[in-house]
Amino acid sequence: MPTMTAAQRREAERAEYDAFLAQCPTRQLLDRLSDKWVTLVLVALEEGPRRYSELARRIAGVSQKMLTQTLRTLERDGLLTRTVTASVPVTVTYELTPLGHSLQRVMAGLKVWAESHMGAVLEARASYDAQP
Amino acid sequence: MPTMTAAQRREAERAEYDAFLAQCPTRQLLDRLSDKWVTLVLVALEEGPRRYSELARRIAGVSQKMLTQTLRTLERDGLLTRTVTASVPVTVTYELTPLGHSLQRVMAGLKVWAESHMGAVLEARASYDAQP
DNA sequence: CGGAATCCTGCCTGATACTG
DNA sequence: CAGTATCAGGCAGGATTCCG
Repeated sequence: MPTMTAAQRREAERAEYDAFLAQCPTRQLLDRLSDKWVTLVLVALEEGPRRYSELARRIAGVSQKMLTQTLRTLERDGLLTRTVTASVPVTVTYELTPLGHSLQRVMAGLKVWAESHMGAVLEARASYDAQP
Repeated sequence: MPTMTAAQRREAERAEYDAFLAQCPTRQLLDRLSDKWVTLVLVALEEGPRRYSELARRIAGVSQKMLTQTLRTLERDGLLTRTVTASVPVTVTYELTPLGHSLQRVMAGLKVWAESHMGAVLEARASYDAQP
Protein backbone atom coordinates (compact mmCIF):
# COMPACT_ATOMS: atom_id res chain seq x y z
CA MET A 1 0.00 0.00 0.00
CA PRO A 2 1.23 3.49 -0.75
CA THR A 3 2.34 5.46 2.26
CA MET A 4 2.65 8.70 0.29
CA THR A 5 0.01 11.25 -0.42
CA ALA A 6 -0.83 11.93 -4.04
CA ALA A 7 1.13 15.16 -3.85
CA GLN A 8 4.19 13.39 -2.46
CA ARG A 9 3.94 10.75 -5.15
CA ARG A 10 3.82 13.37 -7.87
CA GLU A 11 6.85 15.06 -6.39
CA ALA A 12 8.82 11.84 -6.28
CA GLU A 13 7.74 11.11 -9.83
CA ARG A 14 8.80 14.50 -11.05
CA ALA A 15 12.33 13.92 -9.87
CA GLU A 16 12.67 10.94 -12.19
CA TYR A 17 11.68 12.86 -15.28
CA ASP A 18 13.43 15.64 -17.17
CA ALA A 19 11.73 17.15 -20.19
CA PHE A 20 15.07 18.45 -21.46
CA LEU A 21 16.02 14.92 -22.45
CA ALA A 22 14.77 14.05 -25.91
CA GLN A 23 13.99 10.44 -25.03
CA CYS A 24 12.13 11.23 -21.84
CA PRO A 25 8.37 10.52 -22.13
CA THR A 26 7.65 13.90 -20.57
CA ARG A 27 9.41 15.51 -23.49
CA GLN A 28 6.95 13.87 -25.87
CA LEU A 29 4.11 14.88 -23.58
CA LEU A 30 5.35 18.45 -23.53
CA ASP A 31 5.53 18.40 -27.32
CA ARG A 32 1.92 17.25 -27.48
CA LEU A 33 0.73 19.87 -25.01
CA SER A 34 2.57 22.58 -26.92
CA ASP A 35 -0.18 22.64 -29.50
CA LYS A 36 -2.44 25.57 -30.18
CA TRP A 37 -5.57 23.45 -30.49
CA VAL A 38 -4.86 21.68 -27.22
CA THR A 39 -4.58 25.01 -25.44
CA LEU A 40 -7.78 26.36 -26.93
CA VAL A 41 -9.80 23.19 -26.36
CA LEU A 42 -8.80 22.98 -22.72
CA VAL A 43 -9.62 26.62 -22.12
CA ALA A 44 -12.93 26.28 -23.96
CA LEU A 45 -13.93 23.49 -21.57
CA GLU A 46 -12.96 25.31 -18.40
CA GLU A 47 -16.50 26.26 -17.40
CA GLY A 48 -18.05 22.86 -17.89
CA PRO A 49 -19.19 20.30 -20.47
CA ARG A 50 -19.49 21.39 -24.07
CA ARG A 51 -20.92 19.76 -27.16
CA TYR A 52 -18.88 19.11 -30.26
CA SER A 53 -20.63 21.81 -32.25
CA GLU A 54 -20.20 24.31 -29.44
CA LEU A 55 -16.47 23.74 -29.44
CA ALA A 56 -16.29 24.02 -33.22
CA ARG A 57 -18.07 27.37 -33.07
CA ARG A 58 -16.10 28.75 -30.12
CA ILE A 59 -12.69 27.84 -31.50
CA ALA A 60 -12.71 29.79 -34.71
CA GLY A 61 -10.65 28.43 -37.56
CA VAL A 62 -10.31 24.85 -36.41
CA SER A 63 -11.11 22.18 -39.00
CA GLN A 64 -13.31 19.23 -38.11
CA LYS A 65 -10.37 16.97 -38.61
CA MET A 66 -8.09 18.76 -36.19
CA LEU A 67 -10.82 19.25 -33.61
CA THR A 68 -11.72 15.57 -33.63
CA GLN A 69 -8.07 14.55 -33.63
CA THR A 70 -7.27 16.83 -30.71
CA LEU A 71 -10.28 15.64 -28.72
CA ARG A 72 -9.35 11.99 -29.29
CA THR A 73 -5.80 12.50 -28.11
CA LEU A 74 -6.90 14.40 -25.02
CA GLU A 75 -9.41 11.67 -24.26
CA ARG A 76 -6.74 8.99 -24.63
CA ASP A 77 -4.45 10.92 -22.29
CA GLY A 78 -7.19 11.03 -19.67
CA LEU A 79 -7.68 14.79 -19.81
CA LEU A 80 -11.32 14.75 -20.86
CA THR A 81 -14.25 12.38 -21.19
CA ARG A 82 -16.43 11.82 -24.22
CA THR A 83 -20.11 11.06 -23.64
CA VAL A 84 -22.49 9.96 -26.39
CA THR A 85 -26.19 10.45 -25.82
CA ALA A 86 -28.28 8.26 -28.08
CA SER A 87 -30.88 10.68 -29.30
CA VAL A 88 -31.95 11.94 -32.71
CA PRO A 89 -29.79 13.56 -33.72
CA VAL A 90 -27.00 12.14 -31.59
CA THR A 91 -25.39 14.36 -28.94
CA VAL A 92 -21.75 14.14 -27.94
CA THR A 93 -20.49 15.96 -24.89
CA TYR A 94 -16.92 16.58 -23.78
CA GLU A 95 -15.94 17.35 -20.22
CA LEU A 96 -12.63 17.85 -18.43
CA THR A 97 -11.50 15.21 -15.96
CA PRO A 98 -9.84 16.31 -12.69
CA LEU A 99 -6.53 15.70 -14.43
CA GLY A 100 -7.66 17.86 -17.33
CA HIS A 101 -8.73 20.61 -14.94
CA SER A 102 -5.31 20.70 -13.33
CA LEU A 103 -3.74 21.22 -16.75
CA GLN A 104 -6.39 23.70 -17.77
CA ARG A 105 -5.32 25.99 -14.94
CA VAL A 106 -1.84 26.16 -16.42
CA MET A 107 -3.12 26.62 -19.96
CA ALA A 108 -5.46 29.40 -18.93
CA GLY A 109 -2.41 31.22 -17.61
CA LEU A 110 -0.88 31.05 -21.04
CA LYS A 111 -3.95 32.47 -22.74
CA VAL A 112 -4.26 35.24 -20.18
CA TRP A 113 -0.59 36.07 -20.56
CA ALA A 114 -0.95 36.38 -24.32
CA GLU A 115 -3.98 38.63 -24.03
CA SER A 116 -2.40 40.74 -21.29
CA HIS A 117 1.00 41.34 -22.86
CA MET A 118 0.03 41.61 -26.50
CA GLY A 119 0.74 45.33 -26.49
CA ALA A 120 4.23 44.92 -25.10
CA VAL A 121 5.03 42.26 -27.70
CA LEU A 122 3.77 44.43 -30.56
CA GLU A 123 5.92 47.32 -29.33
CA ALA A 124 8.97 45.07 -29.11
CA ARG A 125 8.40 43.88 -32.67
CA ALA A 126 8.05 47.41 -33.99
CA SER A 127 11.24 48.40 -32.22
CA TYR A 128 13.08 45.35 -33.51
CA ASP A 129 11.94 45.85 -37.08
CA ALA A 130 12.89 49.54 -37.01
CA GLN A 131 16.56 48.71 -36.60
CA PRO A 132 18.84 48.99 -39.64
CA MET B 1 -0.29 60.81 -19.00
CA PRO B 2 -1.62 57.43 -18.03
CA THR B 3 -3.69 57.38 -14.89
CA MET B 4 -3.73 53.59 -14.72
CA THR B 5 -1.22 51.32 -13.10
CA ALA B 6 0.55 48.81 -15.29
CA ALA B 7 -1.70 46.11 -13.90
CA GLN B 8 -4.83 48.08 -14.67
CA ARG B 9 -3.62 48.80 -18.17
CA ARG B 10 -2.98 45.11 -18.80
CA GLU B 11 -6.45 44.28 -17.55
CA ALA B 12 -8.05 46.84 -19.81
CA GLU B 13 -5.98 45.59 -22.70
CA ARG B 14 -6.94 41.99 -22.04
CA ALA B 15 -10.61 42.84 -22.38
CA GLU B 16 -10.07 43.93 -25.97
CA TYR B 17 -8.47 40.67 -27.04
CA ASP B 18 -9.91 37.20 -27.39
CA ALA B 19 -7.61 34.38 -28.44
CA PHE B 20 -10.60 32.33 -29.58
CA LEU B 21 -10.97 34.59 -32.59
CA ALA B 22 -8.81 33.43 -35.47
CA GLN B 23 -7.96 36.95 -36.63
CA CYS B 24 -7.06 38.27 -33.20
CA PRO B 25 -3.34 39.00 -32.86
CA THR B 26 -3.32 37.17 -29.54
CA ARG B 27 -4.37 34.05 -31.36
CA GLN B 28 -1.27 34.27 -33.50
CA LEU B 29 0.79 34.97 -30.41
CA LEU B 30 -0.72 31.96 -28.67
CA ASP B 31 0.10 29.85 -31.72
CA ARG B 32 3.70 30.98 -31.56
CA LEU B 33 4.00 30.33 -27.83
CA SER B 34 2.47 26.89 -28.26
CA ASP B 35 5.78 25.60 -29.53
CA LYS B 36 7.89 22.99 -27.81
CA TRP B 37 11.16 24.80 -28.50
CA VAL B 38 9.80 28.06 -27.12
CA THR B 39 8.82 26.32 -23.91
CA LEU B 40 12.18 24.62 -23.50
CA VAL B 41 14.22 27.71 -24.35
CA LEU B 42 12.37 29.88 -21.86
CA VAL B 43 12.73 27.31 -19.10
CA ALA B 44 16.40 26.81 -19.92
CA LEU B 45 16.98 30.53 -19.39
CA GLU B 46 15.13 30.77 -16.09
CA GLU B 47 18.22 30.84 -13.90
CA GLY B 48 20.11 33.46 -15.82
CA PRO B 49 22.05 34.18 -19.04
CA ARG B 50 23.16 31.26 -21.15
CA ARG B 51 25.44 30.94 -24.15
CA TYR B 52 24.27 29.56 -27.45
CA SER B 53 26.26 26.37 -27.05
CA GLU B 54 24.95 25.89 -23.52
CA LEU B 55 21.38 26.06 -24.77
CA ALA B 56 22.13 23.66 -27.61
CA ARG B 57 23.53 21.16 -25.15
CA ARG B 58 20.79 21.54 -22.54
CA ILE B 59 17.93 21.23 -24.98
CA ALA B 60 18.62 17.79 -26.38
CA GLY B 61 17.45 17.11 -29.89
CA VAL B 62 17.12 20.68 -31.11
CA SER B 63 18.71 21.45 -34.46
CA GLN B 64 20.86 24.54 -34.94
CA LYS B 65 18.31 25.87 -37.33
CA MET B 66 15.37 25.59 -34.96
CA LEU B 67 17.32 26.90 -31.99
CA THR B 68 18.48 29.96 -33.90
CA GLN B 69 15.05 30.52 -35.38
CA THR B 70 13.36 30.25 -32.00
CA LEU B 71 15.86 32.60 -30.36
CA ARG B 72 15.40 35.17 -33.13
CA THR B 73 11.64 35.16 -32.79
CA LEU B 74 11.78 35.44 -29.03
CA GLU B 75 14.24 38.32 -29.35
CA ARG B 76 11.95 40.09 -31.81
CA ASP B 77 9.00 39.65 -29.47
CA GLY B 78 10.97 41.26 -26.65
CA LEU B 79 11.18 38.14 -24.51
CA LEU B 80 14.96 37.88 -24.45
CA THR B 81 18.06 39.87 -25.32
CA ARG B 82 20.98 38.78 -27.48
CA THR B 83 24.43 40.01 -26.55
CA VAL B 84 27.48 39.53 -28.74
CA THR B 85 30.90 39.75 -27.11
CA ALA B 86 33.61 40.44 -29.66
CA SER B 87 36.25 37.94 -28.63
CA VAL B 88 38.01 35.09 -30.37
CA PRO B 89 36.03 33.01 -30.77
CA VAL B 90 32.93 35.17 -30.55
CA THR B 91 30.60 34.69 -27.57
CA VAL B 92 26.84 35.14 -27.77
CA THR B 93 24.73 35.31 -24.63
CA TYR B 94 20.97 35.16 -24.29
CA GLU B 95 19.05 36.48 -21.31
CA LEU B 96 15.38 36.82 -20.46
CA THR B 97 13.87 40.28 -20.31
CA PRO B 98 11.37 41.11 -17.54
CA LEU B 99 8.65 40.34 -20.08
CA GLY B 100 10.29 37.02 -20.83
CA HIS B 101 10.51 36.20 -17.15
CA SER B 102 6.79 36.76 -16.69
CA LEU B 103 6.10 34.28 -19.46
CA GLN B 104 8.72 31.88 -18.19
CA ARG B 105 6.80 31.51 -14.95
CA VAL B 106 3.80 30.25 -16.90
CA MET B 107 5.90 27.98 -19.09
CA ALA B 108 7.66 26.45 -16.12
CA GLY B 109 4.26 25.47 -14.82
CA LEU B 110 3.64 23.54 -18.01
CA LYS B 111 6.93 21.67 -17.77
CA VAL B 112 6.35 20.84 -14.11
CA TRP B 113 2.83 19.67 -14.88
CA ALA B 114 4.11 17.31 -17.57
CA GLU B 115 6.78 15.88 -15.29
CA SER B 116 4.39 15.55 -12.35
CA HIS B 117 1.46 13.92 -14.10
CA MET B 118 3.30 11.70 -16.56
CA GLY B 119 2.31 8.60 -14.62
CA ALA B 120 -1.39 9.45 -14.66
CA VAL B 121 -1.27 10.09 -18.40
CA LEU B 122 0.49 6.80 -19.09
CA GLU B 123 -2.13 4.95 -17.04
CA ALA B 124 -4.93 6.67 -18.91
CA ARG B 125 -3.38 5.68 -22.24
CA ALA B 126 -3.00 2.07 -21.20
CA SER B 127 -6.61 2.00 -20.04
CA TYR B 128 -7.82 3.63 -23.26
CA ASP B 129 -5.82 1.28 -25.48
CA ALA B 130 -7.07 -1.79 -23.57
CA GLN B 131 -10.65 -1.17 -24.65
CA PRO B 132 -12.09 -3.33 -27.43
C1' DC C 1 31.83 29.61 -31.76
C1' DG C 2 27.68 30.89 -33.65
C1' DG C 3 25.61 31.27 -37.00
C1' DA C 4 23.58 31.84 -42.55
C1' DA C 5 22.18 29.58 -46.70
C1' DT C 6 20.62 25.79 -49.28
C1' DC C 7 18.23 21.74 -50.38
C1' DC C 8 14.87 18.27 -49.56
C1' DT C 9 11.60 15.22 -47.21
C1' DG C 10 7.44 14.18 -44.64
C1' DC C 11 3.56 14.91 -42.25
C1' DC C 12 0.57 18.36 -40.79
C1' DT C 13 -3.28 20.52 -42.31
C1' DG C 14 -7.27 21.96 -44.87
C1' DA C 15 -10.81 20.80 -48.37
C1' DT C 16 -14.09 17.74 -49.91
C1' DA C 17 -17.20 13.99 -49.90
C1' DC C 18 -19.72 10.39 -47.57
C1' DT C 19 -22.26 7.96 -43.28
C1' DG C 20 -25.08 6.42 -39.05
C1' DC D 1 -25.24 16.24 -35.46
C1' DA D 2 -20.89 14.29 -35.16
C1' DG D 3 -18.20 12.30 -37.09
C1' DT D 4 -14.86 9.04 -40.82
C1' DA D 5 -12.23 8.67 -45.22
C1' DT D 6 -9.48 10.25 -48.75
C1' DC D 7 -6.60 13.23 -51.27
C1' DA D 8 -3.28 16.99 -52.24
C1' DG D 9 -0.11 20.87 -51.05
C1' DG D 10 2.71 23.63 -48.31
C1' DC D 11 5.67 24.55 -45.14
C1' DA D 12 7.87 22.98 -40.80
C1' DG D 13 11.95 21.17 -39.73
C1' DG D 14 16.28 18.11 -40.43
C1' DA D 15 20.79 17.50 -42.74
C1' DT D 16 24.50 19.51 -44.89
C1' DT D 17 27.73 22.96 -46.25
C1' DC D 18 30.12 27.26 -45.81
C1' DC D 19 31.53 31.75 -43.36
C1' DG D 20 33.38 35.78 -40.03
